[in-house]
Amino acid sequence: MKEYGEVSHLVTRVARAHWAAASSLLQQCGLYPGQELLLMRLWESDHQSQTSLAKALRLDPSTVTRTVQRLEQQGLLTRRPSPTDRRAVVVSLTPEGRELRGKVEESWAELEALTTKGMSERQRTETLRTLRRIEQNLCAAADGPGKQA
Amino acid sequence: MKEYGEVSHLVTRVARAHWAAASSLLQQCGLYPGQELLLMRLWESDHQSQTSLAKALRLDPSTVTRTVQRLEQQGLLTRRPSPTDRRAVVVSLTPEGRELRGKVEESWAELEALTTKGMSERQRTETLRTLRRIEQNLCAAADGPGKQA
DNA sequence: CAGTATTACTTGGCGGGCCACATGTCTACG
DNA sequence: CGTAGACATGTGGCCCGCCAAGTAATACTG
Repeated sequence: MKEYGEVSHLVTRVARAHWAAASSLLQQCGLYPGQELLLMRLWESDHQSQTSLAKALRLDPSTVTRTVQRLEQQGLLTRRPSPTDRRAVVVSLTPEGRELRGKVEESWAELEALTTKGMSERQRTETLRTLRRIEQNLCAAADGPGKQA
Repeated sequence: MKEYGEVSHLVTRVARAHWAAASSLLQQCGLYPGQELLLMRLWESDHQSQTSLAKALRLDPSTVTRTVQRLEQQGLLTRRPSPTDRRAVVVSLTPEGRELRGKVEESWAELEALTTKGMSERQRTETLRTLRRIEQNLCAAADGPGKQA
């Protein structure tokens, strides 16, 4: 074998290429990759705390704080103190944020089409299985290094 | 279908998980993900210009500049003006940089093992094919939007 | 040989992510 | 009731990557 870590190398390259593609497509929505994921969570269920967003997206809370701040500056969402928990912040969509949904979903559809271009339905399913497998492998090591049954 | 862009979502998550895993493993070498790729190029062939590194790694030249600066500060490589082209800089490994190779290869082997854990040789090959396919799809769109045959 | 591209590299700016640390709030327990 | 420990956020610091703009040097052309 001429190379070490072939899969890892590819994962790295695919990640960057995918990011670049997302970046380019999302530009039309005025977003950067990552921001749309947060918005998607809100479209799925509005009025969430940053913590729940962080958990859903598996992101560091500080990352959510900053992304939310930026989206707020763009007028896509609002941050209000939670009435029941004065530590927490409730993140809610603004009309603008809600309106962006269509555009973003279009961009993501394009991104998906681009990513899976030329794949048969069977190949696509196989791809999903493969990626899930890798994700599980990596998360298993990160989350429970030997723990839980 | 309950989700849009399933493959894209997975690519994103896999990318972050893989980055995190690499980060953790590379910590033993005192490196951050990305830096090891540059060193690998040098181990493969020392004394390169930043431009050739950037091309090989498909990175923005400015990214290479900064990564090289950091690796230089760590004493892993040196930057000397090229004798033949006064614009260019020749990046060369220091003994420390060369010595690090073993450790990094170990870490990458671990990373690869982690990523492909539990896969049969056949599955691994299939995974490589899938990832290459995605990479090509994405790069084709980025590089030549309709150009070259 | 002068003049205009081209190329190599820097720096500044912007984002995504992460970690560590500080702050204000619950919550649970004695 | 009071206090220790868990929790939700915010900040500063770092790194990776990108883009845009700027500088210096080389290559190409008339």
